[in-house]
Amino acid sequence: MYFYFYYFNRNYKINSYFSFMSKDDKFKKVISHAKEYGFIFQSSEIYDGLSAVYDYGQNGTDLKNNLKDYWLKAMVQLNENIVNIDSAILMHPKIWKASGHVDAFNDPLIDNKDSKKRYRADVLIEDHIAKIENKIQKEISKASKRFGKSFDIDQFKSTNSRVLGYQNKIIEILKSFNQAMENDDLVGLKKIIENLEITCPISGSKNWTDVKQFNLMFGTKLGASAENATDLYLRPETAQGIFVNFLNVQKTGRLKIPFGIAQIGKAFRNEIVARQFIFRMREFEQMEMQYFIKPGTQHEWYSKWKDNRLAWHLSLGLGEENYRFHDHEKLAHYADAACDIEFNFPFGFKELEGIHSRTDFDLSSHEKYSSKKIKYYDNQSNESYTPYVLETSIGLDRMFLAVFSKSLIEEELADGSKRVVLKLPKILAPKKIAVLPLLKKDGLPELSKQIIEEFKWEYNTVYDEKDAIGRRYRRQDALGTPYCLTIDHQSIEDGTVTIRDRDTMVQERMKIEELKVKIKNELDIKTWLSF
RNA sequence: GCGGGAGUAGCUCAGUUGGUAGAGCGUCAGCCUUCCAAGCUGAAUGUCGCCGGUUCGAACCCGGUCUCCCGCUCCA
Repeated sequence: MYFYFYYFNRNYKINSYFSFMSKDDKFKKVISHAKEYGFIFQSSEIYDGLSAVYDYGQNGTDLKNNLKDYWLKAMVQLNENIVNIDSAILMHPKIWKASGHVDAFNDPLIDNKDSKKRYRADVLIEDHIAKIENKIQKEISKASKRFGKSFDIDQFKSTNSRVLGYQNKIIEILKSFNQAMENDDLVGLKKIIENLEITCPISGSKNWTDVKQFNLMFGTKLGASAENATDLYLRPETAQGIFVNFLNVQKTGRLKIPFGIAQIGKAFRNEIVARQFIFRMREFEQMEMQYFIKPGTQHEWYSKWKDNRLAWHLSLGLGEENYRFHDHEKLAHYADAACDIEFNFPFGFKELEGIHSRTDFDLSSHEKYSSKKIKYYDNQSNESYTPYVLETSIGLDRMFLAVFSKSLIEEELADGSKRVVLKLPKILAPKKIAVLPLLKKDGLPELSKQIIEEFKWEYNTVYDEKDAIGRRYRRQDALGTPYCLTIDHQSIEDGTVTIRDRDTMVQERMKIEELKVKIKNELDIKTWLSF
């Protein structure tokens, strides 16, 4: 026995291959490993696939569910003032007007054929108007200098013919511009751009394509008969399902501010360009939490949730250096502060989670559009107000990609052999324990199956008796299974088995009962989530 | 959407000037084996992404199309 230990626990010198690889190579390995080991498949693959849509396979689904569970435990189970809901994907169409998505997710786009650059047609025109306004300001400041006093535009209109001309020009443009925008008149927008002789800032050319309307929301129909069907959208975010249920949840849950409503669910966006594997998909899953707070306290909560969410990420142990905050300079229509937690993906630092201070924009807007009072009565201060909202919103698929890509490691062992191992955080691994009879005879398979009975009620457990033991270890390495239990003749004699650790490859012989304690300790949620 | 690259077995890829498809790994069955891939024997798996054209004959040439990767663009 002592001989075994010496042999098993010899030190392997390990080099990680992937650190020397180019980003593209690494990313390709991630994609093919995800497919080869049943984590992610392209949707509808036998029909040539569907662009930017992916299916989760047998192991991917386990991993994804474990991620959800890890988030839910941290968010809901451990916070008595945060509850979980599951709202429908189909929602009343007015919701998307109230949320601002009908306006914000509908862009008229135009391409310059020479520079190959794409612009928002409305922005091009607005920029042009801004230029004319600049000219007016210049005239005014010139005059101000000359006369040593300040003027405003109204004083100029009547006296300065150039300013008057500019003013009239702006009014003229705005008239046709607003008309075109209201009527979704794409031809009209193109005409305005042509008439104004707007040039591409890059190429300087006026060689434009037609204006095309891009709607990022997926349309669908409610109602089986074509004539009576109502146009609906598949939700582009899950947050609105929380806002429209604010009062329902608050009242039936007897919740007092501050409190949160969490939700995991699918959302849909018709991305113009959807790429980078599961990073940007047309159908994706969000894990969101809207925290309802008293107006004026948003900055305090904003920084608290920033800290809390980063701590959650760090608890997985993927390395602090792989995360960073990115503060938004340009804020969305609803926000008064916003940042992203960015992760070091194989293709660089990109957004993983957003933390937004949404003010009372959504609840107020729904109050307006629905004509229902959406207020919270605060018994302590005896006042009624619209709560402010602090949002944390994480892309589940991005989280999956972050964990999966960072865990995939190819290392060289001391004997020169290579090992591909998925060093997933153990608590997230799709399968926790593999039970492997050293030989498939002498009663070892039978004993192995008995041991599976001991564990399968609590952990995902797999059995494998095919091929040499070393190869079976490598198979489990590729799936990220943290523990391999090897059953040998000594197991029959004294009830001990060897447990082999995925990350260190170190083996240890112990009794089943000791094993249970060890595994339970290492997968103890309290240890993982205490931060 | 534009530009570049690519698509052949589960994965990585080879396939000469057009002549009916191969390798390695993996998978499966069996043998051998008392603990870290690459021992032995055997087997399965492809409309060469899809559609059309040229040709006696197309994985290969031509056109279209779908999908993926990269850059630009977009990204509440």
